[in-house]
Amino acid sequence: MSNQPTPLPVVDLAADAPCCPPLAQRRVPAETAAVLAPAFKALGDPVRLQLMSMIASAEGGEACVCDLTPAFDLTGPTISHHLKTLREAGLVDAERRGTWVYYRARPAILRQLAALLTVEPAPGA
Amino acid sequence: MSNQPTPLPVVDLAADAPCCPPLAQRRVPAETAAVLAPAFKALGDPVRLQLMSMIASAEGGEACVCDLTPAFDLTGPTISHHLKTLREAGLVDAERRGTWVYYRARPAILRQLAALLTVEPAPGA
DNA sequence: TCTCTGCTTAGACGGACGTCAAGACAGGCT
DNA sequence: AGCCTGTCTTGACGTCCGTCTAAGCAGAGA
Repeated sequence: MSNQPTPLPVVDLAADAPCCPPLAQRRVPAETAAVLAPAFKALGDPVRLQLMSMIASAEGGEACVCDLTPAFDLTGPTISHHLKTLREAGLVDAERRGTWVYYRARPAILRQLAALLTVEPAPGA
Repeated sequence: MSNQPTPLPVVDLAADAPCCPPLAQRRVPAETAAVLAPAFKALGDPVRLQLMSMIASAEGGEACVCDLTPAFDLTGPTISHHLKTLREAGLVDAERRGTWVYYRARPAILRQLAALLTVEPAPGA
């Protein structure tokens, strides 16, 4: 398990989906929904949303688990579980360097999700 | 219960949150995460994601339940349940006109979610 | 090699979720 | 009024989710 650079069979969302048009422009097909819904689901937890933000906004683009864990009133395994969820959703990437494990965001899928939610600039107000 | 124009005590997300900066720019505070995570969670189901898209992309900005239900291999109550979830997440608004019930999207919160997921245009490729 | 620290995995438990069948309510038509 | 159509609510059931404790694995240092 340790001889591969990417230890998990993470779904490669960013490369698979055809970089969908806005949700409000044309109806999202079932296949696209099935692929992207898990990403939204992964962001649908307050802890994971904060984790995602901490990772994406970290200096150097990566955050150490040792910095993430003490920011919550949760046990280490619970944080690890949430990080695994983000990993399996294709939102983050993990890399072990020496003692510590670093997580970094995948901007491509974030862009994809943002594009999907894009709507016309102003309603009228 | 039937003497009010808005039958449900829907959370007014769009008006409450301070229209947050991008997730990758500064760390999302716990309160913001607690408010916005349910919206992502509501979109974290393939059926609801398609429903949201069908409503948001409908002509006139609104869609009838009678048009939404036959698009899925699910029973009416199940679709109704999903629509209720979207309603309670503040993503859509419902209005009864005669026999049919029409749903319309709330662009404000969609914009808010899209803004939160916004990242720098291109990484380098 | 031994031990210590950091992170993940395994197993368990309570609660929430997705689905359905059956019943209730609202509005239109005869 | 009475019926019919369309939608929502209720109650139930099986599954998944979030959390914990306990145990396992990987690296670093003595």
